[in-house]
Amino acid sequence: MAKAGAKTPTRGRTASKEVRRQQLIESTIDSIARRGFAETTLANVAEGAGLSRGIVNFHFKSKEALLIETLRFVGDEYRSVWTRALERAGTNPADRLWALMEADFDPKVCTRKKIALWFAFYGEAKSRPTYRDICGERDGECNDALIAACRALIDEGGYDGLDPVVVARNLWALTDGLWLNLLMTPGAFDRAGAIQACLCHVAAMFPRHFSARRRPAA
Amino acid sequence: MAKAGAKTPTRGRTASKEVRRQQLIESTIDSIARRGFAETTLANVAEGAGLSRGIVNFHFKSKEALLIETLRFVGDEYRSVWTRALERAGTNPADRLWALMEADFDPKVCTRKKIALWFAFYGEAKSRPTYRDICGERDGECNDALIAACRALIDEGGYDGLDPVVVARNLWALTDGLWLNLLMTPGAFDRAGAIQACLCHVAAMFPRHFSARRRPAA
Amino acid sequence: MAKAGAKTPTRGRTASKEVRRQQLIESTIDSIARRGFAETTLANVAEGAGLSRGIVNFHFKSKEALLIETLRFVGDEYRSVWTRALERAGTNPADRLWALMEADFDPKVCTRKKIALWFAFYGEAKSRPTYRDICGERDGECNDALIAACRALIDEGGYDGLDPVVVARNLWALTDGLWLNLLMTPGAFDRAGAIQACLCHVAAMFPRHFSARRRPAA
Amino acid sequence: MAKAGAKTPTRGRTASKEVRRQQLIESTIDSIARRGFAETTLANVAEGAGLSRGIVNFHFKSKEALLIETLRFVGDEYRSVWTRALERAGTNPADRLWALMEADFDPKVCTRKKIALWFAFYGEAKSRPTYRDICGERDGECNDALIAACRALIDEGGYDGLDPVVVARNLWALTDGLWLNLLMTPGAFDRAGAIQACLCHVAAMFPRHFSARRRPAA
DNA sequence: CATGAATGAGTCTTCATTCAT
DNA sequence: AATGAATGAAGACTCATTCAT
Repeated sequence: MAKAGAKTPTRGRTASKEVRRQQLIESTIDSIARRGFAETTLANVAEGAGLSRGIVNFHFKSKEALLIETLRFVGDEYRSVWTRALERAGTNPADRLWALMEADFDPKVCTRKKIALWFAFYGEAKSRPTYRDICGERDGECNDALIAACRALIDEGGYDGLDPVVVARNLWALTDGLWLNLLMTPGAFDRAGAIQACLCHVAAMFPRHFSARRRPAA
Repeated sequence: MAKAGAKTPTRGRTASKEVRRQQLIESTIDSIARRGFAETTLANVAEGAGLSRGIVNFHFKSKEALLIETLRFVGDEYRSVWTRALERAGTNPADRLWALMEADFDPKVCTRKKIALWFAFYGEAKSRPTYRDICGERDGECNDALIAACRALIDEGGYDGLDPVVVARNLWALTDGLWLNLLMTPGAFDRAGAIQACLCHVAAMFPRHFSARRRPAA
Repeated sequence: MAKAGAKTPTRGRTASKEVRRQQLIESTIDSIARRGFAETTLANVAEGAGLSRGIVNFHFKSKEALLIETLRFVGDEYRSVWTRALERAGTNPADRLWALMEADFDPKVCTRKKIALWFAFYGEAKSRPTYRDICGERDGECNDALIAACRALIDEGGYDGLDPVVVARNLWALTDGLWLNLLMTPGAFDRAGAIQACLCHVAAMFPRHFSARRRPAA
Repeated sequence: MAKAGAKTPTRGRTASKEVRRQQLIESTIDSIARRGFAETTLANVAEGAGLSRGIVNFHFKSKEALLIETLRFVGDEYRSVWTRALERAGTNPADRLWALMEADFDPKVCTRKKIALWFAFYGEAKSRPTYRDICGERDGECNDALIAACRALIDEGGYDGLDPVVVARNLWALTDGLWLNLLMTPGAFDRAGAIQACLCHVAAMFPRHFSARRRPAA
């Protein structure tokens, strides 16, 4: 991919296998976001990609495989966003914590389309363990990073009595809840509003590091 | 007929109709929770209710109608829980706020089954406006109550600088996020843990009314 | 019926069996005429009669039985019309022939509703011999009368070379065709127009007995 | 692919699609004629064409669409028959009129199967305007030609007092009625008999151009 | 690689018929 | 005699998957 990228024909009739797969995954994302899980058919996906009917079963073992790869794709995308944010944040606990919060509202992952997609998968998660497992990986890694940041911040700031696990869970729950809110009541607020809401929360939690007006206190 | 007629002329039949509808709604809840939206068929629902195949279309106009009525049913149930909790809470703002928070984790509405159901509908909400509208009603009313409680508490406690709308949104998002967490990572924590997490949040937000160890401060 | 008529309750809760059957047959006629054969269900019929769902299977052995009785009913009605017309016509062959022609356009049998009904049955006749047989009886008797009238008229009028069977068949076909025309192109002409068209035909056939301006020549 | 491509790049597939549609239409005609409208199911049609169950909904939007296309097909076939007959007839009014009459009994359109089909559609026509409209087109064009021929013949032959519209309607009704007769009382007469019956009619109507023994008088 | 016709299992829905009341 | 809830068979339609080209 990154390797062959320079050479691969991206729109010819005989595009590389990887290109086709990616096209189909993108189309799947669009379809689930627009039509929902229930109405997403392979015909829709193929049409959305401007390709022929039977194409999906040619590039993926089954519809289920396509869905799983789609979930993996957005999961990877999400991970790359918070991973990079964390790298940029340096070593300061407050910066790291805030970087993780903000990452959730990065324009690359926080669009109504992507959110709709996530909740579509969440909706099926209980009955399809595979989905839950894939989501679980992402949650796991990211949550560990969040707990670590919280722990460091609590230690550093002397926020006695706060349990880093509980605090991290709340931060996590808050961003998930805000996502759901963005999905269900579009127009009530936006990404900036969501970030402000997060700031309100962390400012209350860590008053010596955050305030409602400032991002991570210097 | 003539004999029993005088006493309950039509109740047997009439009641039966309502009973059947309720049975089918319950079975729908079970099926969506267990099998998910996609795998829930009318045959499953009927079988789950111990009834015959064609029964659903006899009592409901269509599958979609059944789903909508199911959503309405759990919505009503949810409303009745927080409404009653609010009544019991009296007039104290902190009590009222906390009552609304706790209501979300009432055993009657906070079961994995019910949560799975809600997220199944959320998953389809973007592409099916009807679902969003029905969920919206619930959110609307309850959120108004939450905002009112927050506003009263902020005024009363002199929590200057807090925007009741933002605070309420965060509380709302927190509980939604905790629900999602309960759904996706069962075993990580339970209802009590969720309530404790909420307490952690409100204690940070309203330190003069809540503490991590006490429910609404006396 | 005629006998018990004075006594029979026609609209009570316990109307006589005959009354109910008749109600259902009338409703069937209405339904087939309005909705067509394919869309006519027992539920429609029952509703049209203002009665309950299961009523038809209570009074008729099956749906098929109801349809057959309905066909018989309109068949009998039709027969009574031409029979009476023939009685009134006396012994004059031209009068008798014309009476039979006019009977087909009697307001009692020649309505769009009834015509639609007949053609609904005709449409199914090829594949349901029973229908064809029942229609056949009517055709048989009436056609015999028509042939007899034609034969008498040909003999009497010296219309040499005319085969009464062929002539009768043409008269028969003409009225059937006009019925179909009334059904398919409503508004193009009416009962009076149809009778006039018949007159045109018989005037050409039997110029010494009919003319386009006069009914049976005196 | 590449091999055969140069010659018939897409004909195999393209033709196939048309061929299939035609197969299914033929099968539909057979089924309606044999089983009637009510008993004709898509499963029957598919089986009759030697194809699989889902095939119809693959090539036609719906059952209704298949029925309509079937009606259109026989309508077109019918039109091509009388159109060609009219061309062969030349300019002589009597020849043209007779050509139109005979066309109705052309072996290509006048089979019990086709007649049963027409009357099956007539039977549903009142309640399904689409059917009536499609039949109406056919009737309209052909009837216009018939009226024109009648008018020319009346003028030419000095048949004073005959209204071409009424005469044409009678001719039309006669052939429809004879068709119905062929359907309902098979065995009573045949195509030749029907043509003879028509001749009897036109001979009476236009004695200077037709006689019972001769086709259009020389 | 790609197409799109074909398949057939599965789902919703309708409806004639039955039956307890 | 009548009701209307319940049944279950059957039909239209959808769609994932296969496969010849």
